[in-house]
Amino acid sequence: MAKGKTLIIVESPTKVKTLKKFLGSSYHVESSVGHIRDLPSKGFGIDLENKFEPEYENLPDKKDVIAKLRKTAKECDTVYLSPDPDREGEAIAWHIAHILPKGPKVERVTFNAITKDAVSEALKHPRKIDQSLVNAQQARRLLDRMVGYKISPIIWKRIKRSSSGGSLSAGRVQSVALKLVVDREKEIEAFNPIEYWTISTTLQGDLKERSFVATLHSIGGKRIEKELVEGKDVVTVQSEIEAKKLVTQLKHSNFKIAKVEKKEKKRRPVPPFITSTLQQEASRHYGFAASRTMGIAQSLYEGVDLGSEGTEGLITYMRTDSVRVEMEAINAARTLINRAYGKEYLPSKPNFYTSKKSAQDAHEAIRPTNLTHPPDVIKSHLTPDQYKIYLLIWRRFLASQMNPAIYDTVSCDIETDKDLTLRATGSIIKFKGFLAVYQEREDVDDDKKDAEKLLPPLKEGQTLNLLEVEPTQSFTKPPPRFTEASLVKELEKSGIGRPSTYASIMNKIQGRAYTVKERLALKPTELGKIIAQMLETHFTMVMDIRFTARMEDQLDEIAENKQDWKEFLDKFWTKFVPVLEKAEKEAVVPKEMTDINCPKCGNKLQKIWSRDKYFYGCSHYPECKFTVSIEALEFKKEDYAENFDWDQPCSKCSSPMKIRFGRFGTFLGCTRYPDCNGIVNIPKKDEPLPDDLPKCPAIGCDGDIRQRKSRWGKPFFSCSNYPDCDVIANQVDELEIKYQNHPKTAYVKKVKKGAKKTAAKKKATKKKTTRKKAVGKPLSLSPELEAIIGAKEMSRTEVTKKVWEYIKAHDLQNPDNKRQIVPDKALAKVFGHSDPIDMMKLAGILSAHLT
DNA sequence: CAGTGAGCGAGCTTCCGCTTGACTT
Repeated sequence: MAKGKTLIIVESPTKVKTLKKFLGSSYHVESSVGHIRDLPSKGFGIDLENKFEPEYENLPDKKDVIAKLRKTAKECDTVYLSPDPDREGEAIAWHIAHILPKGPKVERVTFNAITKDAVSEALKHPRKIDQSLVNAQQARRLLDRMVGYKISPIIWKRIKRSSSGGSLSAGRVQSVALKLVVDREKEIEAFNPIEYWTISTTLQGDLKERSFVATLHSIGGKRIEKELVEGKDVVTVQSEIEAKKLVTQLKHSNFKIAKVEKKEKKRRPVPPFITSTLQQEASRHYGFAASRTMGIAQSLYEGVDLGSEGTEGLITYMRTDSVRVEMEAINAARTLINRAYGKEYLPSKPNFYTSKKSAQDAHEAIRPTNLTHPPDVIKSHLTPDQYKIYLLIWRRFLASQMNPAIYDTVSCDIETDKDLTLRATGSIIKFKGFLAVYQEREDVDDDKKDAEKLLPPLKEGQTLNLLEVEPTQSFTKPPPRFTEASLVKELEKSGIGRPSTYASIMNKIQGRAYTVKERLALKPTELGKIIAQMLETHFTMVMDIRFTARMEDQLDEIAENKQDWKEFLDKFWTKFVPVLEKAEKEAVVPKEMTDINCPKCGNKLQKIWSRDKYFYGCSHYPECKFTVSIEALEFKKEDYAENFDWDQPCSKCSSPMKIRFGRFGTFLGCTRYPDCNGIVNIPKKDEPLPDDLPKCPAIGCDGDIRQRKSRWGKPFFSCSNYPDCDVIANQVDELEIKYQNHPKTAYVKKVKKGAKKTAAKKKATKKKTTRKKAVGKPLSLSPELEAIIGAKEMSRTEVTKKVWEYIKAHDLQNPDNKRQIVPDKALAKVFGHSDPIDMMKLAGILSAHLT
């Protein structure tokens, strides 16, 4: 019996809203919110005995979504499956078809634009699900499972868990990303800087003319390079002696212009944003991490409240690999360019760009959806972050439809009578074109300071006077570390990862503590290096940067039904099994032999990796069990402050103190520990200060500002006289502002209190009160939580402590791991959360849990 | 945004790609 209704299922809830606007009441529109079925998260999920049969299960999070889809489908006589028109979308359609009830006719309909015309046209051409394309997705999915779930346990077994960060893992994408970072670090470590000299002159033609700068370019017709290049006939200037000789020669030379070359150069506009380029530019302009950019873009896509005009999605979909733009949008851009900038900025025909060959093209480029909302007009409705990202997207899109910029460039060769040639180059912008709207940020590169220079009028044959010669010493530089942005770029170039995953890959390698971010640069940790090394040795094939590209070629064949997907998996698995078996037996973290003698037995010590750091152990283990930590072995009193009293007794109980090495540096601890916990930090001798950190601004304090790290790993800046001085801030520049013209700093207050011992006592009580104040108003707790904690209002720190105690007392978490406070995935799971949560969050959940 | 130390050690973890949620300071 006909119900007269049709159900359209798309991936994204945002699309549902748009579709409902122009589809009549005979249509139901629902979304799957991404995938709904997958391999189980626990266990392997592939039946190796049975031709790689996958064991799919409904995703637990999607229970409600699935129920709703089934219910709505029952009310309809036709269901159109409209996930995105790509490999993953086809698979999602196939999985949805699997969970739908029997009855309605099920067909696939795809559109890559959500406009009335595009959708109604698409609805006229329903088709069957393309099983070959689905199989290509399954092949990809299962291969990733094989790689990830077989290699990860080998790492657990051999490297154990690091005490900070989550558990360890490996995978086709994350491990190659890690390898890139590690390889780059090796290059940097192995780099030998080479000295080279550049000699620049200031020349002048007529006395009335402006002077200009020309650089020594070649000697005896041979070009000067920084260092010798194999196969190239070049010369070098690598010492001060050579440079000075050339300077002397130049001082006694005559200069004549040999050649003047004028050219007009065009610079074409850049294509509109795709996910990777948006992440790169947001990083270069604002230093945003990939995940931050994506979060902001998502909020712009989902819609912003524009006041009287209601809520509107401001940009197109932000996870895309295509630079394609709808014709309507191009026309709107052209109209706006013509009106706002004038016709000289408007090309006679629209600019079209081509996407990468590997692009799946399910969505168009990232652009503003509506050009009647210029950034400045709607600025008051946007957060500062939203404004920044929207502005970038807006300008980039407009620029992409504008005319090229035009430069006039001049290159002038100057000859001397000494067989030396100089060159002066100049360039000036003649027409700004798209640069009037958008300028792509270059990566910082000192060699490229070919700034805009205007040369005076120069004629061939003209003689010149030398005003100045200046030799400059430089050194070749190692390649820069990857940033999130440049790493994404590199991965994308190799076809590794997808727009929807770039940000999470960046978070993964950092969350697992394989890499750390220094400002924007990604630096591998020791753990990261060790894992990369182990994977490279035993899983060379998977770690090859070309592995994914080869896989994609095969997947294309499967999608075109030229290859069977299970045969593909079988071929891979057959190669993979012996590699796995070998690795399982042989994979070890190599022990490095050293030249240090064992103080116990005289044999050599080895550097051994354990848990999350190295230590030294005797190479004749187990006969000799001597071990010593790196810090203890390399410990020298000279490294610490000269006037430090090493023999001081414990200030609490007068017992002797012992040198200890902790997470926050070296300190003296009472020998009666744990009965007495007296502690004195040992200050380092002229600790290398990163970037010249200032002196402590507190009046009457002679300390230095040091960078430290909180328990949460967050860096902050504080005084080296802590705890005698309380100067502290998140940023260096805040310090001056916070403590300048602030005569009564904590330090001054405390010193005024008089005798040191009483000051110390008061400090203890005072510290608690100031800490409470420091976190703002105390938290109000729910009655349930109040019952646990025994107070209605309490500081954040105290709540954390109490909640933690409660959790331990009620066995909600194994109390073994004292340090693993936050963020803790396992702990989160106790409360049904999949992501790490901090203790504050936990307090909230705990209270909700009890109601 | 503020602390450290010791080491018989259970059982847990994980992949890549699609999508958006709920927690708060």
